[in-house]
Amino acid sequence: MLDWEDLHSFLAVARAGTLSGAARTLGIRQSTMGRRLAAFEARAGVLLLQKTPRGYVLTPAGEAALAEAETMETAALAAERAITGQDTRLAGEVRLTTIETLAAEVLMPIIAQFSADYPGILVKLICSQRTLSLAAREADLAVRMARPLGGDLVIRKLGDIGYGHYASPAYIAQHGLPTQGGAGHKVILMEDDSPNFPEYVVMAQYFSHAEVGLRSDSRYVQLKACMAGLGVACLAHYLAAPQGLVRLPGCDAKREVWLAQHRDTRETPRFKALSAALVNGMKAQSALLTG
Amino acid sequence: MLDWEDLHSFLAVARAGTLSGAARTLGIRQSTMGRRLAAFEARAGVLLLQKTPRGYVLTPAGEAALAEAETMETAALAAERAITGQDTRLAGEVRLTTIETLAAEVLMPIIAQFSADYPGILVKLICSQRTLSLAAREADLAVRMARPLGGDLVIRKLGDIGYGHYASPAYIAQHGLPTQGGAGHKVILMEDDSPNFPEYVVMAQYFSHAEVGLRSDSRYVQLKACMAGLGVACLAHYLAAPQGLVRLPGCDAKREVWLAQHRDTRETPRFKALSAALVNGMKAQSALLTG
DNA sequence: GGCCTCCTATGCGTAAACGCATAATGACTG
DNA sequence: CAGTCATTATGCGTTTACGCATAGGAGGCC
Repeated sequence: MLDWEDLHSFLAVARAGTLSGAARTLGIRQSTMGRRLAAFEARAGVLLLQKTPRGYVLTPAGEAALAEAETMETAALAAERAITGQDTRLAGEVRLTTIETLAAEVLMPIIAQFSADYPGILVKLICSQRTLSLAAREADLAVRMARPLGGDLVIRKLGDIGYGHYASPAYIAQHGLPTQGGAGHKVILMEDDSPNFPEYVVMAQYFSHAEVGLRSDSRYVQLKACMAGLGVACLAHYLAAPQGLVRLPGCDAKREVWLAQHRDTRETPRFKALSAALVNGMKAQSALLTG
Repeated sequence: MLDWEDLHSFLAVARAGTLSGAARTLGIRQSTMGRRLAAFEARAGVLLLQKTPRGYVLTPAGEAALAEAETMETAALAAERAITGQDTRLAGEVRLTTIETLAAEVLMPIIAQFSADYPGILVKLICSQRTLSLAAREADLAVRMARPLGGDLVIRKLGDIGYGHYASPAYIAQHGLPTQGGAGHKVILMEDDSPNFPEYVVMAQYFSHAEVGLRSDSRYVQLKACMAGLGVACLAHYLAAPQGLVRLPGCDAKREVWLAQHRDTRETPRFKALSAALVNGMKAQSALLTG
């Protein structure tokens, strides 16, 4: 019988294409990954992954094995969820993922109170650009800025986030209030125009003739830039309002905030506890959030 | 992500019910198995297997995990077969399973020639009372005394084995030739009457009034007992005839001999080679085998 | 009750596997 | 073409996990 963990390593390399990348996903070193793969192929007697200038590529034998390894992975993840779902302790770790500003400005006070109420539960707050997978157990709970779609998720709406066009008092004093078209104004945008977040769609329409003052994917950079007078930014009310920025006309965009978790872990007490705290905490702040 | 090999260990313990038994199936020590299970449960945070006086029993959490672990096992075995099926070398190991006497008397000369023809291939001849599973890769090829049933097997008929009632010349001189009913005679049987092999069904009918001289599950013990004059044995012609035993009336039972292998490995060259050698070798001996 | 067998737990020494550091290689960029 | 960044390969020291041996139960059987 083959070593199952070797199959796991093989899958990781087949996916990543490099030993280093595969090692990262499994939390081991590249040297270890290389040795495991070598040992696995030696025992299998067949070359499963061909080394090319571009990395490792599956051989026909590898293709055959890959499909089965993926089936194993699906089952392994299901097992992990099943085990977690049966963990009845009000203790342990809960991994919550969301975007940075929401985490820092809105969720932090909720989590602070929660941690005091449940000293046995350690909250890990993961801020990721990428949407982490609940099915793959990259996180236990996710606060998302849109209604989550798909499979085996349990979702609850947490509220609405209102957005507005903001600028600093100094900027307004210099440029005046913008009007439709935004001629003569500067806007602060994301690095790419591609992400069609509703608030940016609105902004692009209103400021169709404005210049670009700064581009950054970081909302905090956008906020500070706006405060520094670099231009008009499209910001969530919860982020802009406390900073004394001036709200401008032309935007009443809203986005829904949803809480998601995997169906398999919906009964897990420590997840339920945090989930409830988030629902209540968000409800209490709804005035700030909608603006 | 959990260690897949830990899931493997968990599955083995859940199946075997004991650490020792599980360790045997995985080819490791009991102490290692105990430590792995402890580490796995510590990481999982839940008790998966409850220790009882009768061994380890699944907790509800364990039940949930077991189903997924079994899915993993199925995939792991399929992967192993897929890999083996892609092994194009005419070298390596071939594990052939069958019953002891057939292996020793009939297959041995065939395999001896085969090993000379293919020095790179090592044949492992596994004689097991139990029918080993080809799907679980307990063996690569199986020579079976009945038409194999089920799933993903590729089968070929190798021939027929004839059986007869045999006794030693000395025994005949003392007891005379038996007649229908077998009154006044002694028979040599298997330890249990349960296995309803066709040749024993015939014998039980013919010798309905005979006494039992000896019981043994070993065909060689039966043969030697018969030669020693302990009674009439039901033996394959290939086993009894070369020993100068006297064939008695009342039995012309036959059993079919089949070669089986798993569909996934049917193209593997070294298996094909041995398979062909067995087919030819058995054909050449068909006169001896049918009697 | 004593004996036997099979189990689990644990201490100890070793060998295998790992992480780290470094060197070598190759691809992309300005 | 140099410089940077990523990769893989390899040597070394250490930790970890393992096998072995043994002790301590827990049935089963005469």
